[in-house]
Amino acid sequence: MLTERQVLILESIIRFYTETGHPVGSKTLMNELSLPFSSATIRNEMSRLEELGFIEKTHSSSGRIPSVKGYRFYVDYLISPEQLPAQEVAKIRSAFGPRYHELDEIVSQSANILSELTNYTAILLGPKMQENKLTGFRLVPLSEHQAMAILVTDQAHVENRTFTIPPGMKLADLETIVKIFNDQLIGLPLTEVFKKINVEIPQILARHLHTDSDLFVDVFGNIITHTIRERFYVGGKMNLLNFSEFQDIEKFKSIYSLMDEGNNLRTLISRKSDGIHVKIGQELNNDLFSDFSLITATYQVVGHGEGMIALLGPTSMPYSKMLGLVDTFRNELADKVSDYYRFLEE
Amino acid sequence: MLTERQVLILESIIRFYTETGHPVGSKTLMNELSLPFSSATIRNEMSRLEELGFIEKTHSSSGRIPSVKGYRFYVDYLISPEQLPAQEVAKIRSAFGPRYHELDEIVSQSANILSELTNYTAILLGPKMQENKLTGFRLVPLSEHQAMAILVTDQAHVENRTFTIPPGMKLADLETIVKIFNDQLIGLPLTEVFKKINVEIPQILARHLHTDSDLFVDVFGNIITHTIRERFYVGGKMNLLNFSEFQDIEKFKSIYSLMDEGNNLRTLISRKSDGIHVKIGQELNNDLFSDFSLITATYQVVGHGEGMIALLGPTSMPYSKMLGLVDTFRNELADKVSDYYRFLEE
DNA sequence: TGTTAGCACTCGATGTTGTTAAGTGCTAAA
DNA sequence: TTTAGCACTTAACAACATCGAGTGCTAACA
Repeated sequence: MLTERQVLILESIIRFYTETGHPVGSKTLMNELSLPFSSATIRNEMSRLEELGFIEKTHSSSGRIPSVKGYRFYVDYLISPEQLPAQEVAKIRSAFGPRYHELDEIVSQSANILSELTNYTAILLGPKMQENKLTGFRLVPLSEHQAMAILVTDQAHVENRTFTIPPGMKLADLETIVKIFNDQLIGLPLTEVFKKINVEIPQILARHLHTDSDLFVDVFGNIITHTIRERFYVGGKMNLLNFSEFQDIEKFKSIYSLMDEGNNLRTLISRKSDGIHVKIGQELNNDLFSDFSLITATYQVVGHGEGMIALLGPTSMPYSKMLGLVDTFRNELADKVSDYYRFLEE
Repeated sequence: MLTERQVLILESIIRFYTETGHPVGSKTLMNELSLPFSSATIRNEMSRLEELGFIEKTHSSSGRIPSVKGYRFYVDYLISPEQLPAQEVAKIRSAFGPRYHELDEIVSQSANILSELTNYTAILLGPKMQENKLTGFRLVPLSEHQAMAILVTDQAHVENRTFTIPPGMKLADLETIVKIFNDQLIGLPLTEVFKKINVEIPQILARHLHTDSDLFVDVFGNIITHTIRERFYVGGKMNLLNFSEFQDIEKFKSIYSLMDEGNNLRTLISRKSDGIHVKIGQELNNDLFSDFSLITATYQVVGHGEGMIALLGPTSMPYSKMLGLVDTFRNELADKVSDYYRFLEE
């Protein structure tokens, strides 16, 4: 195990490196942080810390930087989330609007707020939809040739799609279709709805209708797919340029397009257990992100499932501060989402 | 006026510079492009061309590059749009989907197609909405506390917004409100609707309703604003990194956020006359874009107004080819949009 | 036995210098 | 009017020296 002095030195190295970004050597450590040992002693200890894998050199005569193992130890045993100053908390609260009409607005704005607060990249996920239950389909005729299909779930999620009505289809037909959809599907979880819509529904429709009804299966199937698919909201993509080693423009582009497409983000963020987790560098299992760390946290909305927050920054981030911030933020966000639902149920 | 030989030399300089990106000198010009004059003669002519402002040096002993005036002359008098190979045209056609349900889908996908085709950044604008006439508001109750407001225009544009119904408001009230909106507003151009909604409507509502109706004025006002606002679709933002002098990361960020916000793009693109226009470097009147050129073109959709295409690339782009491409593209896009409307009116 | 001073060594960063290639303008001859 | 020739300029590049911050190791010290 590490001696107390070794821990102190490791901590100092991480502190210094996080602040300056430069590898740090024995003399600097002694002078700048006025550790009460000689540089030679520190050198010996550093040598030991390197053997143990907590720090490493960038080249044979350079100062040391923390290794993943070093950060890991630091995060797991040496720090605790820093309390956010009241003033910062107020800033978060006032960044949210007073009132939202859709859940997605809250989540997507959260991504922006969090990224601005940290200057890193924020990735947000709303409470998951898969288990929402269908409360109804609506089909609203808009003009002679247009109609809107609307899906509503028991979690107040609304999804809609405008489409063109095939010539020859009558209003009565539309009503029949909606009735069939609703009779068969209301109350089922969306995953079930999705299955049924692709298997049973087409058969039932064929029995009751003479016109071609593929279009409707398509449209409604489409809405369901859209609803079920996890939507990642990414804020501060451009912040990547601040902390990524921006020399490598190609790497930046790869990361950017990963963020932009959104669905591939699952590879990065696994929806596992509760609480706050930190993944450092290679722990992310993705070469692109070997210089990044990711803080992930869930937020609980009682009665409405849980969502996810993630913060992507450089491995050399101020973990203590960021952990505190994410923790506070998830509570604020949970409150905001609760408010939203409460207002709906009032 | 320029002599024929001077024109030939200017043209050669532009060709060479566009291909290689390097300033070009007299000897290179003579060798590489085998002009039938000696380097000394070319030197003299270049000197003259520089005096006249068509070309310039990057430093005292460097080769020459075309100036804005040089490009201007080249674009205006020396080239004509290049015919796009049939194979490329086919590529454009197949890049579009077979069938669209919303106009915005066509336009936004166009932005992607065009940017991929050129490796530049494409900016698209759909036919303008301001003169669309309102054909109806709908208010669809979704659950006890939610409703959707829908706007439909005579150009088949649909815009919608979900909102929460204030507690205590009854279904009958909603119906009254929608009736008033429709009685007052149907058939008016959206700009008119916008004005009335902010002035007369609140008064009328107050006369007929006891509950607070600000929310509805808000919601519908909001939808109108959204509909009227020009939406710029930008494709290939990341391509900026290919041709912008990517040394300057801050500049890139500025441009990116300009593109991202969208509404500021009006400063760059003026919706003026028909046809295809080229703006080169400083002609864009924006320091950020001094190394860029912008090709703008309108596309006509008979009976449904006109839209806009713009292509942003480096000043040293192959104008002839790009002009041809933009010209072809705008025809294809116009066709696609016409198809969309035709299907609706069938 | 743990701590420290001293020293030779390493390596990236930075600066200096020289060389080369591609260009220019100018002059004088064809 | 055109061209050959020449002196001059500049960016780009490579080779080289210098410097600063670091290391490991050894020997002396408390």
